[in-house]
Amino acid sequence: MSRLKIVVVAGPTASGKTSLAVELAVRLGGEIICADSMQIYKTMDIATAKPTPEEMRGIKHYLTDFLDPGEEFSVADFVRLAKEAAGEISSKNRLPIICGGTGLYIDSFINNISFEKTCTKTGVRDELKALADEKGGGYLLEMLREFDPETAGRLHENNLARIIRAIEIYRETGVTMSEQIKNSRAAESPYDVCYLVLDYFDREELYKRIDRRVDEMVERGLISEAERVLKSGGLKTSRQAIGYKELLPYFNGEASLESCIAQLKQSTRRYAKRQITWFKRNEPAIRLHPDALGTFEKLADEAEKAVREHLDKED
RNA sequence: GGGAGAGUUCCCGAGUGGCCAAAGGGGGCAGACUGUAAAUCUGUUGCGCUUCGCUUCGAUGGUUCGAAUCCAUCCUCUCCCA
Repeated sequence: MSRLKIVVVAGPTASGKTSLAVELAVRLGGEIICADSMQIYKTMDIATAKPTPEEMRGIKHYLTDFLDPGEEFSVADFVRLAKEAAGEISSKNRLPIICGGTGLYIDSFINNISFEKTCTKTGVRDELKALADEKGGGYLLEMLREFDPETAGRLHENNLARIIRAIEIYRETGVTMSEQIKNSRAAESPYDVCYLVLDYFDREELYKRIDRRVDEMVERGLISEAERVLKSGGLKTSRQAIGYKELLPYFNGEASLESCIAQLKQSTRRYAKRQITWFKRNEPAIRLHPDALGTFEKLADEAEKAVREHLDKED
């Protein structure tokens, strides 16, 4: 059985993924699946740099702007929904193009990671958190080591979130995290992926783009959007978005707007750095260097060429 | 003009004779990542031939076995009185 050909456009924030993905969709007859943990949320438009109707140029986008900020969302949801979307797109004989910066989502999807046997949202989490506050992360880590030494061995005692999750999985399902990881990879991936990564040679150049983009966000009304979103309350996964929490000191009268905006730029740069690290590990990826290529046309040509070669190749 | 104080590594900032290449934080760099992932966490950050050597704490000179720390002069900055 031949695998479904899909394209991934990944890269750090502000690298130009959106416009490249749209251009490829236009040239190759594709539709776009957003792999972005924050663009999924409604009303969070400016801060997440969600593609505007103009930017979409009539290309259909999936998994963006559909969820209330009060809703939880997870990788598992993403993989399930992205699978559906990819199926729908290919049933129309169009090319699915995954575009986004959430590496975990992208990789889980293209590797067809199965999350079915695991759980979420249990009371165990709060209980373990309380225990950690009392006895420290090292204590929890030792607890974990008793039934899953493999996972305990690769976690640091300070990484409470991960330790708690590992214990939670076992408590709730009787399957250890290391077993679960093996199980999750059991199914073959049905995708034949052309993985494009936008990779700036010049880090400074990317950081400048980030600074510029944050300034543009402010001009477009980031502050009032932030006020609105924060006021709506009940944020879950969405509360982690960069762009609102950094402005809180300003709203609380504890810091100047300028300093908050500077902090926002900082957070965004650090985020970009983490994304760069993530995408580095995808060795089969084709790296495109926007700063070396010079113009968007050249970048798009290069990307199109890579994708066409991939599409022509027999699977 | 008189008085008080401050200058420390990329930045902030601790250090008041040896345990100081110098706490801590920030930033940078590198890394990890399986249901919070725009999150969470780790390592590293003067130079070198790296179990040792060299250069650094505004500048110069001095005291001392030994100075970021003490003294003198100078430079810069802040504050108070004029």
